[in-house]
Amino acid sequence: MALPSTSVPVSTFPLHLLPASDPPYKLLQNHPSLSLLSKCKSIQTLKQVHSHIIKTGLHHTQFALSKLIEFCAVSPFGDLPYALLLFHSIDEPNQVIWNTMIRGLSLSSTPELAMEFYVKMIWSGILPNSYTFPFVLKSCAKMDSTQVGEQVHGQVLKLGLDSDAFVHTSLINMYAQTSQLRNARLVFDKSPLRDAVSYTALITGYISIGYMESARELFDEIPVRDVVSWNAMIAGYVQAGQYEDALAFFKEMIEANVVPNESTLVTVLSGCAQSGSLEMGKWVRSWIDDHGLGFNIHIVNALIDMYSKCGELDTASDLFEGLEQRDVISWNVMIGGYTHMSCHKEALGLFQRMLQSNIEPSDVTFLSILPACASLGALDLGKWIHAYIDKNFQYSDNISIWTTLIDMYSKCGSIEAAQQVFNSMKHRSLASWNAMISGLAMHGLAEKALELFSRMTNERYKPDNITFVGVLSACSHAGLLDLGRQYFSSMVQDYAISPDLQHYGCMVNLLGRAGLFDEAEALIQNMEMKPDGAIWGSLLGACRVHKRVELGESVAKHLFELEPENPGVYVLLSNIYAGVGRWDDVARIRTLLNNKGMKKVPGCSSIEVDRVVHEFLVSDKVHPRCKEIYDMLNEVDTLLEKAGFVPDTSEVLQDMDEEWKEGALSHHSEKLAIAFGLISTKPGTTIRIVKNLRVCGNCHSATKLISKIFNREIIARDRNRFHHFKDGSCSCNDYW
DNA sequence: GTAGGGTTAG
Repeated sequence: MALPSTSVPVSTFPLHLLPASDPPYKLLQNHPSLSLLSKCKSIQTLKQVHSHIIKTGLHHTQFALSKLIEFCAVSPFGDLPYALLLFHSIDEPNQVIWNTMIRGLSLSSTPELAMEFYVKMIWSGILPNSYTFPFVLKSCAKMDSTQVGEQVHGQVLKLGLDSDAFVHTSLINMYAQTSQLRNARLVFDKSPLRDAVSYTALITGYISIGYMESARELFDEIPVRDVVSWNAMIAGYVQAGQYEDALAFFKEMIEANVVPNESTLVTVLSGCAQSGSLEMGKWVRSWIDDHGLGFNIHIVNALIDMYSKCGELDTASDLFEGLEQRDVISWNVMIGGYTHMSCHKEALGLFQRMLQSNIEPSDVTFLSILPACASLGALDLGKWIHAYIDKNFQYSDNISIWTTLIDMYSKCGSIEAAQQVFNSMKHRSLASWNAMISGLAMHGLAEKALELFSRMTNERYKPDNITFVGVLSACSHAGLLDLGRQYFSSMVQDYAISPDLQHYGCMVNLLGRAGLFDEAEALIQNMEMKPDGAIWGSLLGACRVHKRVELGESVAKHLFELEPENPGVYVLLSNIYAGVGRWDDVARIRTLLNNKGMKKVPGCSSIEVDRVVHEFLVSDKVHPRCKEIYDMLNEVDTLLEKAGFVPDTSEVLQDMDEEWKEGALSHHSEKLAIAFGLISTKPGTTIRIVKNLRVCGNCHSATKLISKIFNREIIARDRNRFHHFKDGSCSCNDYW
């Protein structure tokens, strides 16, 4: 923005002729250069105004300087270093300037500096006043320093400023925010100052420690409740997960004729989102539209979040696309909405659009987008994001970001990178350890996972139920039956964690695979809860391995009851029949499936090349490079045959679709993805693929050979775990 | 004679 320099009637204000003490206030207040300040939207414009102020001589006045500093230190378009520069250029800053500087610093990420200025102010002979203490107390709260806070409280009393309403509330708030609720209450009780603001400060203290009932009692005492008091209560109920109370309070508020504001609506909508109350959300929306607030970006963001969390992605997307100006939060809620509903490709697409729109992603963006990368196996994009975070968030102490990176790398097949991130972390949360242990487990690196577990307990971290899912699944992926048994009983006895379905699932899997069916069934019978499909499914899988047809049939019965719509059960049972050559039964099941109109979930494999995720279905012919892919597939089959590979047809039912006749075995989705990988990546580089189902035995054997023939490491993620194919063998040692 | 306290979304 260029300044309208000529239109400013500088000559009428010959201020530079005036002495150091400020000219009459009225004259300054209406000065055109200063009124320009309020219109500033960037630091560049501010600097222009500053030079203007120097030209007019206004910079000799403390008033103008205080206004400049205020803009730099407090406004969202400000620049704190510039404010400090200005401040240090002043010989004897007055009280207002000191207060403004302290105010700016109290808002910054370095509240310690505000305290430093407060001390310097007193040293320079200027007394703090009732404007100083709210900022100073806010800084104490931010630093979470109880000692400094109490000292400042002493100074407030010495100066007799505790009777000022603003200072009083700031004291309550300081104590409430530093977990000294008893002191907050004491300050409140001792004073006759009881307006809605001081009540609300105390109420939020109670809310922060989860005392909703005490908060409610205080709320009922407030002589005149204002909108903020209502908002605080509604937010408290939402935070406490008492969504019904929150929504009831909102209705009560409207009945009490208190007009909701932006905060109210954002909070209420967040409550609807978290509790999945679509109907209430719609009602709130109609209220918003009726009151003309449908264009407020913060409210629309909250609406988008509400709709996507309640499963109405289309409505959410319509609202999102209808926005003229989208902020980070808008983008983040929409990306998060897609991730929430497992629409990972849409989430990725939106993230790319966000970057193209030059919107700077935030930590929340990464927490939504990295799980999408993980789910799709989009390693290159994940790596790019990691580099971006390293560059822009170098000093970020956000542990959850690093934890999410560990998870992303593990699930994208790069367990080494996951370990690097884990090792580089200075501070770790329980979740970081859990992510690393589960990562090692899904890669079949049981020994390392168990090692990490003991390291974790040595470092005094307390394992939780999720840790043990990782530990037990490590045992189950490696077939470590005895160790699995030991950890299972240690979990119950040493850590007092009662096993849930996932823990039992691992144990049933271990026992079943070892052929200990009696023990597995006994375990299931002794469970406190009803076994779910995963437990029976795991047992059914074991029946296939051990060719236990009759047991398989009875297990399948449980599954038919539990998951009548799951075609996978039929497929597995038919594979059991096929395994013992009972082809009549195989055919019977196929007819059964057809009659029920059920189709097996199509196998789908994906591979990321140059940050684009390519998906393949069985016998897929839609890829633009389809011909090259099938040429490569033919070459692969020829070479496999030459190497003496004999296809195992015992799992043909996996190709129940029409294509099964054309020998679709060699056109399984994972083979298409591998063929595409072979033609589209450099020789010798690793090929990574992701499959939605378990890899079949035939493809497993074929891939082992492919890794040798083409000299490629192939890392495949299936529904359960990772397989690292290299030099003709697989990391799972054919146990999966 | 500038300014200041309590509520808000991912």
